[in-house]
Amino acid sequence: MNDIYLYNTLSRKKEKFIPIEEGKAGMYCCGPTVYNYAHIGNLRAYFFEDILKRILLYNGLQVKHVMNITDVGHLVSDADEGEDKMEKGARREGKTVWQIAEYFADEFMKDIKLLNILPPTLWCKATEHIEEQIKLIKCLEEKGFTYVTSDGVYYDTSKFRNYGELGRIDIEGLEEGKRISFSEEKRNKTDFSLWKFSPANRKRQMEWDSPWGKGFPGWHLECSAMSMKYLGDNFDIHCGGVDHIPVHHTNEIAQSEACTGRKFVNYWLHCEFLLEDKGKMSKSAGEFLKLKSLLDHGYSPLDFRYFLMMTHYRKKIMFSFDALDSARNGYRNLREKISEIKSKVTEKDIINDTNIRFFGRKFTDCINDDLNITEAVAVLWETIKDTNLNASEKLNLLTDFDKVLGLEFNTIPAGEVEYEIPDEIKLLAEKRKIAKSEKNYVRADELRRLINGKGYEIMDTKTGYEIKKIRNSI
RNA sequence: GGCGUCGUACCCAAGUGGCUUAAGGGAGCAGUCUGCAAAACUGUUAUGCAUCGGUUCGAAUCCGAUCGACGCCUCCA
Repeated sequence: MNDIYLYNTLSRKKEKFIPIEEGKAGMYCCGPTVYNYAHIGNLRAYFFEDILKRILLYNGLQVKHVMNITDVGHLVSDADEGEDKMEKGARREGKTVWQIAEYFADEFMKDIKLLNILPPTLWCKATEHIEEQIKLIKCLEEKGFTYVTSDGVYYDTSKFRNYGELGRIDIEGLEEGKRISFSEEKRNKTDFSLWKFSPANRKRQMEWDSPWGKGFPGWHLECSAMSMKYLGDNFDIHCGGVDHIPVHHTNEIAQSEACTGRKFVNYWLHCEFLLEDKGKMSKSAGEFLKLKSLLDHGYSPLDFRYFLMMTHYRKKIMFSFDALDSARNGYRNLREKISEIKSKVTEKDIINDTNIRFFGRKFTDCINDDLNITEAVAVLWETIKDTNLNASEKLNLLTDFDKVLGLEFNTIPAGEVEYEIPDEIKLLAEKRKIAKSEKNYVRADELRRLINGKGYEIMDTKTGYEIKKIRNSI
């Protein structure tokens, strides 16, 4: 097996990936909070995770990929009066929180399917793991990491050695922060809730009994509880967006390791943001771009997928429609080249293993170097343009590369599809051919315009002409 | 205020000490072909990697300063 190097946020270095169990990889990805649609920035993270997973698979590892659905209990703000996002979303849509959760989880799954993101091995919902979460709090309570305030059960971060190691958090610096609201009852700036009590004056739609009182789990708990349940106390990879580093993942580590006394996760991988000209894309600002918004503008999901491949996952991407246009053009050109290659494949082609191995090696070297997908795409283009490889060798390689890229090369038809051209268009083309042979170019050009107007393109060749549907997508 | 990231051609972007006097894509331009186009093919667009210093036999790559952009410190991918 080839070595895979991954950038570990814990060490801030690229490290060789050594799985806990040989030949296998356990991977947990923080999934969506299903109170609204995913925006295209959210989707970038799932795309990144997909590439990571595909690379592990490509290298022959058996991957167990777990993704959670957060369908409960994140407060809108840190302040006590905050209403949680789920309940807020439900009120906005005039539905129950359960309906909201189901609807948006479903929409999310549709989005990732459109983006050709492989589904996780296992989905898990926060509301279906309340028992596991309570058990984890009990464990922390027994070990003396918790305290109870008027609004919930809290985690005492001062008790945990190395708190904030992942984010290299300067807790002193935080004290000087201006924008942080500080609950009087919290013992430390960084303490966070494990269990929140339901407000006395209002019944929540989602609440459960617990040894400490009726309420709902804190926002970091579910990921600790569920990841350990399905992947074990110590597992290989945990990923998410960079925003999770300082709080969410930091707290997950604190909770999990305090309870088990073991190292929680070996490799932490984080994906950078997608930005707009206004700055970071966010839902709270109101309007935001969804995958559907892009489709409404006439882009295909894979245009967007290709767009995401133009930048390394640890770099910010500036989204603009100009940039998306350039990606779409690139992806269309790519498909046309592949279509052409497919039409050139013959049974007489001899497959030369040395040729194949050279490009295959190059490709693997890129992807295994911390997911250098951008350079891998360059290798893809080199392969397409290479003059020594024959069509079969190229197709062989491209099909292989697509296991990682996920650009659906398999759906691309070989060359022109004759029968898709309507008789009407064929007739016009024949008329034009006659006009041309009579050197009646005015008439010929007129007919060409007519054909164009009907959505087809005519191209002269040495022997005659070719008709092609004007591309929206091949 | 604290922490951190980044600045490579018209645009996106790889490369992080010699293999590169800088991949790949988009866009443009020129040529071949064509009645003219389109497509295709070929060539072309950074002696330079924000700026200024320094280290080194050698730097886009290391160090320092300056300027600029952005992110985090608050739920967030």
